[in-house]
Amino acid sequence: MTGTVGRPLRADARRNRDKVLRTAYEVFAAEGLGVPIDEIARRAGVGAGTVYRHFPTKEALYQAIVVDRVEHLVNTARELAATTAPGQAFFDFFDLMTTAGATDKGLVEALAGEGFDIEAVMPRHEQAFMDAMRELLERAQGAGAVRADVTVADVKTLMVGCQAMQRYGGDSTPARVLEVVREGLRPGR
Amino acid sequence: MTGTVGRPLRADARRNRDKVLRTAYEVFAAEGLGVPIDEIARRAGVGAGTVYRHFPTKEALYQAIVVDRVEHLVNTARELAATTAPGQAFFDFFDLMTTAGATDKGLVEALAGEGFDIEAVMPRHEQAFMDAMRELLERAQGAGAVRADVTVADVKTLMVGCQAMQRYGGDSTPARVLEVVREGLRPGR
DNA sequence: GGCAAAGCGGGGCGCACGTTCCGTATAGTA
DNA sequence: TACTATACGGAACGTGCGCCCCGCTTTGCC
Repeated sequence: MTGTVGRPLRADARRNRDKVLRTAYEVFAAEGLGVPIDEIARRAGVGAGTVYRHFPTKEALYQAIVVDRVEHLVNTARELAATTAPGQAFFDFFDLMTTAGATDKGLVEALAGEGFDIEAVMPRHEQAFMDAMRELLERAQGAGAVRADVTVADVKTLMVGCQAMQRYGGDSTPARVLEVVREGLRPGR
Repeated sequence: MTGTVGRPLRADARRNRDKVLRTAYEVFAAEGLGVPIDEIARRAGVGAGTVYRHFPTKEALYQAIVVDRVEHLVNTARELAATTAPGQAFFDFFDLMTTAGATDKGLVEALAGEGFDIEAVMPRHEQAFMDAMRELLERAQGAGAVRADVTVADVKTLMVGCQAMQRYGGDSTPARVLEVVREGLRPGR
């Protein structure tokens, strides 16, 4: 995934890299991309220098995380497309994505382009993601479970919006709010 | 509006205050709350010190702007409630709010709590806003134009989400995306 | 066990930004 | 016009954070 292999890492190096990655994942998910590197290093029990040895820049760190996360999502989408009824598969994935928004602040910020430009940095993954979603969408539309006029881009935008709703929350009922959007995606009366 | 009167400002002070306020409004709307004070001062053609004399803190500056904006919105909501058919009034206001999201990045960030906590800082305005929206919503629900089970808080959350969609955009068609949400707000088939 | 090579930690540098200070300029008044 | 309260501008300060450097430790091989 991270491409460059070079030479196998020393045991302690590998351990530290993993600790940093795991910690960063949790921290970014919980508090967003704004958390300082020093803080992540501290929580991972390593020095800041160690973080920078493994990830040349802060951006590289959360890229590694987001790429991983997106790959997961793409796989899930493909599985759903292969194993589940069209409408069901589409809406299951939709829920999955919006739920991710409630849980993973870092991912939301990344998807919304707050921290970096996904398409510029990992066009392949962005592409794979869109393709997987296209398949789900077109199957669902073919089965009459989703209005025929929405595009993949529309769906992605709706997902980002729903993630914002989840995260923003307020006094509203998440389930009902999402229900409204899902209802809107169904074919007209 | 800003309450404290004290003693009338000197002519040049009044002029500068206005310049700062106007500039800040434009800059925050276009680029969000992250723009440095020095930059706003520069564009307004004043020194940073001048900004701080009129607004003791950066937060105070965009509070002044957001309060103003929210008051406008509340007035509009009341007018719509008084002059327009229930369903029409509700959806007109909904469009207005989401459009505001496309135009005014600062407002969105403020509403989403990025820059500060609205409810803590201007509970009166927040309250007025919710009340005005409640009136629109209940009228629309009474007329059968909106599903009966959504609450004001739900609507507010949906608005924030739609603003995010507008701003995030991507390759999607804004009109269609909003259409989906509006459709979801209508009573079930 | 000894010895490079690889890796570690955390102090420090540079920069950006919010905020303050103060010497200078200007409006308003007599 | 002279005088003073008021306001101005921008240099300067403190803080937070990304990132680099370098003396010390650990690992893995002989």
